Amino acid sequence: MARPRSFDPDDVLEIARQVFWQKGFQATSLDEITAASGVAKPSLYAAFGDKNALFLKVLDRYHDGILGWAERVLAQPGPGREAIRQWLTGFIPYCSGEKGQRGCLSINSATDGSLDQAELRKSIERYNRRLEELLRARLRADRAQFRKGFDPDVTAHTIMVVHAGLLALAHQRPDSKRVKAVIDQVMGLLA
Amino acid sequence: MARPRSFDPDDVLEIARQVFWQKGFQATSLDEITAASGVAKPSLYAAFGDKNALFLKVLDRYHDGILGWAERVLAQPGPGREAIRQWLTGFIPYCSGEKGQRGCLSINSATDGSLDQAELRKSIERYNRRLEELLRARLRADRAQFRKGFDPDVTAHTIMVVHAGLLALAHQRPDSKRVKAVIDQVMGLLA
DNA sequence: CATGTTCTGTACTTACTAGTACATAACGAA
DNA sequence: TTCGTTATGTACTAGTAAGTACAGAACATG
Repeated sequence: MARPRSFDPDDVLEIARQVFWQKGFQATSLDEITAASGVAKPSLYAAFGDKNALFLKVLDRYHDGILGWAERVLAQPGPGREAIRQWLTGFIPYCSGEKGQRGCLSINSATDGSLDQAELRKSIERYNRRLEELLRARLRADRAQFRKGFDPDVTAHTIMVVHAGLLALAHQRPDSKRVKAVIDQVMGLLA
Repeated sequence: MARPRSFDPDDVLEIARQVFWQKGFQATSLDEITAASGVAKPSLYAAFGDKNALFLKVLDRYHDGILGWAERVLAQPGPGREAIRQWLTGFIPYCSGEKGQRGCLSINSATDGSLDQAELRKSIERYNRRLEELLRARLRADRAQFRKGFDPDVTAHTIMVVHAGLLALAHQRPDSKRVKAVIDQVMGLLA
């Protein structure tokens, strides 16, 4: 029919994610994405729309990756307590050391003053809601394993807060031991 | 000796703080600060240095305000548990509702890819260290009020994480009741 | 091979913004 | 009043980045 695309859109989204994650939305120019991906601007515009739309696609892809992983970890058999601990522990590499410096793409972009706030907030809110639902569902299902009066809904939200806090402080590249100590202490709420 | 300044530098820093906090560092142009403050660019440069330096002064002023308040609240007599609860509770207006949308200037700026990272990180790190020291000092002093095996150092850090998490999620303008519920639950770690 | 269609790359336009040159205004001192 | 000094405001420079026009390339189909 016509000339085929010379690149895989998903590859480009992956590369764009790395650049956006490292430098932030505003500080990343489309020329940098072109340089990193080898795809020229008109092709980017044709495939993804403008810079905002491209970023939202990158962000949704990022969210989907984390959600997919959370679904797998939180669905595992055994005590819910251990599933949640494993989920939190899995973030340690992203919350500490050199890799932690970039923080969380989702949290970072929430502060970006030049993104289209309406669409962005919807995307982030959907992500957070889904994540919290996964936690809540597991805590409710395993309710019997916890102490009397245990509130799965509040606890799910508290875990979300701790999770966000660890990623927000990740920019300081804390020692992974400190991150682990916090997780261990917070796990005390699940008893 | 010479022509006196026609503005109070501290007033300008206060106005600049509002603008930076609302829009973020990159998305705020010096022209906007000029418009908001009535002070022209050459005067801003003469008084504060370039945009980075101006922002760092604004940020340090922001930090000092929060630290001063924390010192007062955390120094109050009575059980340490209540001092810390009051400190956390004091953040609720900044973590919820309309006002919460802007989040925390310090956390927001940590993700800004065009700020001078070296100086910025130093400033934020100093702030976080000082804040955590205040918490830790109070928890250590009131150690006897807590259960056996209570670890004031880890707990201070956990509270910092929760605090950062609440402010990171503030952009979604959560209901203040949810914020309060999280604080109440986390206070369970102080027993 | 011809044709219609869609993609690609170069080069451009447009807009914005950090930072500054320069002429002038406002002060204190003599 | 005059002079030296420092602040102010206008107007400019220079650089960067988002978005696009357009000519040509690469495919499928007939």
